[in-house]
Amino acid sequence: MTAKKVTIEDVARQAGVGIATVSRAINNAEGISAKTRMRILQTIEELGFVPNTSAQSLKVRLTNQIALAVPDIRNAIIPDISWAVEQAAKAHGYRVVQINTAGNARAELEVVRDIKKLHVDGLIIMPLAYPKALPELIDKAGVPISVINYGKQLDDSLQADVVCLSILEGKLVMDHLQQIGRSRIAYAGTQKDVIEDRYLAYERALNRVDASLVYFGEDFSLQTGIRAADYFHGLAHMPDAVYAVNDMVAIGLVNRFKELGVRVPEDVAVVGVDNNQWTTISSPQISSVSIMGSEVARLAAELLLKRIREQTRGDYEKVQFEPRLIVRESSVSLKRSPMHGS
Amino acid sequence: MTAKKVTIEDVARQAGVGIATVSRAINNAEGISAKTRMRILQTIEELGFVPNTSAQSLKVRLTNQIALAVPDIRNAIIPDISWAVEQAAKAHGYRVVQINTAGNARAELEVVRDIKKLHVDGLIIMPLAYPKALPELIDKAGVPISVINYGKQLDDSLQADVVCLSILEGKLVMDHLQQIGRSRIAYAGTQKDVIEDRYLAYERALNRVDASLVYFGEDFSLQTGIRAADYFHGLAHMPDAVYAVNDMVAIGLVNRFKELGVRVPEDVAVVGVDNNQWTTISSPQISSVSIMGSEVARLAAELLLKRIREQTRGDYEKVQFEPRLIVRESSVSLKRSPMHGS
DNA sequence: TTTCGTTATGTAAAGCTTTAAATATAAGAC
DNA sequence: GTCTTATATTTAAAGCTTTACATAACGAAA
Repeated sequence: MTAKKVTIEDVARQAGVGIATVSRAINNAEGISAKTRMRILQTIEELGFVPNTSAQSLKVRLTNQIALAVPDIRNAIIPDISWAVEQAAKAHGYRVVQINTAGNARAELEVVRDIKKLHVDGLIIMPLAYPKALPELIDKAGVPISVINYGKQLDDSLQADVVCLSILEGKLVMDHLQQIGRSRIAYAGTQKDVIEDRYLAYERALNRVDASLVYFGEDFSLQTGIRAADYFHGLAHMPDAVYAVNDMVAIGLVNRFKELGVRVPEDVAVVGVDNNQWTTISSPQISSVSIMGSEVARLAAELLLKRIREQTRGDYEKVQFEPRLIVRESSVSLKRSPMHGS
Repeated sequence: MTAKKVTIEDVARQAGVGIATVSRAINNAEGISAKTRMRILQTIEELGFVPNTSAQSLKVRLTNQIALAVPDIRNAIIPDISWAVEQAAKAHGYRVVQINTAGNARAELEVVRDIKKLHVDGLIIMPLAYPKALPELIDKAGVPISVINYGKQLDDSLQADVVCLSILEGKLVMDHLQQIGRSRIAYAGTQKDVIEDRYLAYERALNRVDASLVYFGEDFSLQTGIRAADYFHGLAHMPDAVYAVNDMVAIGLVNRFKELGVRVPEDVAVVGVDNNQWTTISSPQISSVSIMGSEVARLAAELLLKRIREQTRGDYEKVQFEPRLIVRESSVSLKRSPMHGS
């Protein structure tokens, strides 16, 4: 009933050939006649033989698998990333196994340190915590690594190909909000150092940051957006725009504002980042910055697969994509006549 | 700079001991003095030795990893499942690698057939397509398997532990809709056989199915909901309630209805299934059935880990949880005074 | 000092495959 | 029928670890 552990030797004996011949049959190698191959495949079928992968990759160093380590699978942009990587890998005959680091420093280190245990030929990692020791571990990981960089200025010496999920999204948002005449612009995000660049762009765009207009929540979730809305609503002098660290937070904000009777975009404009599918479902629809998740992920995968194929090291690529702002209902200009007036 | 492939033998030579001793040091085995262990660990550090997992698991059959195969990672319930499995696994010192089958029959077969290549001790699979050959492959997979069953009546003879993502959710929805006085109840889903049970419950609850009130889309996405809303809106005689195969579709429906000027729940009640996080964000908030994804996933993981630990086969568990209907704004009774009247 | 019982360490086999090198077989030329 | 050459097949080594078994070291008891 079960594969009781039938080895290549059993197959060879049964089929009356040598083990090398069986191996050739398995691997579609040449130097074997069509009819013996047939016979062997038949025997394999009968005996229910399945080659032991551990033994195989003990000799052949490749596994035809790559790993993808993502921060928090509950963040709505991850699916796009993972999907794109999967497609690219499949096109090269590769399988993808996904690991969840939960944006946790320890987990990020662990996946790189233990990458060999995963039985993969390479790793695409999208770090969030960026623990100090990461570059060093990447350096001695032993397999090629691609980094999908999410809002952090990285040291150029990193021994990995790096593709950035756009580095300029913050500037785009701030420029836009100022252009449509908003002057009290708030920021809603997680701790300032988690997606550092997005917050730094906020600081840079302003002469002086009003600390009361900055809200740091615990994560990237709807909840954070909801709490931020409560917080801003409680202020003596409300902001007239909010730059949200991502769409999840933006959606939480907008929905809570609605409940509180704050009109979006008339009273407050809201802009998110990531341009996930929910931005168009929310009402009002939410302006956002497309960070080209799919393209970035695909490129990261291609670069990795290329390194695996060519077994090269050094001379690492550092790529970044041009982000695109997509203006929707949640951030209309103040000068236009508002559509949603009561 | 790189791990050039330093083996246990190099370490042994360098430390002036036998390879068995090094092995003992690595695995915290007993029968080694504290000081030699220290010395060896030091040498390992110096040389940057990392044990070859292929060679290891060629001897020891276990890898301390399990695989989780999920249908479409873009479906909003998957994250909960995956999260719960991860937690359970971690508690037992196991790592989880996730595979995306995209609900594709071929991929579902492949992951079971090739499970050995994944270098894992067991598999949790959540099939959608349920291809015919699946039970047979599960039977001879060679590692224990847990099935998370999503809306399909399964053959009891399946050689795997099965935990059902509630089997009665459809009945709950239909009972509820009829109870609040809806008589023209529509169904919006994917093809009837994909999440078979949910549709069958619809049929069972009605004397006669009006074919014009059934909409089958392509997937479980928002898009399907949007198209369904367009379809129903175009009917000469609109339904007064829609039972959506899941929350994604329900949310798509509600939002499109709003755009079309159809009032929810006054004109049409909408109920989804899965109870994902977006149901409470949508406005109106959406009634849904909690299918206990986390609990189900955790149990599936526990059962799998138990089998791995005890190396048992046969006598498989078939468990199902009690679903819970959660009534929100989208399906208020017709008799109550509507809150949202214009 | 000898002997015994423990504990620490080393040796060698086993685990299963791939592959280089050696050998056998078949086909073709003369 | 013999020789050459190309093709098919087999043998044996290598890949790296764990572990059963054998051996060595050590301290304690006699």
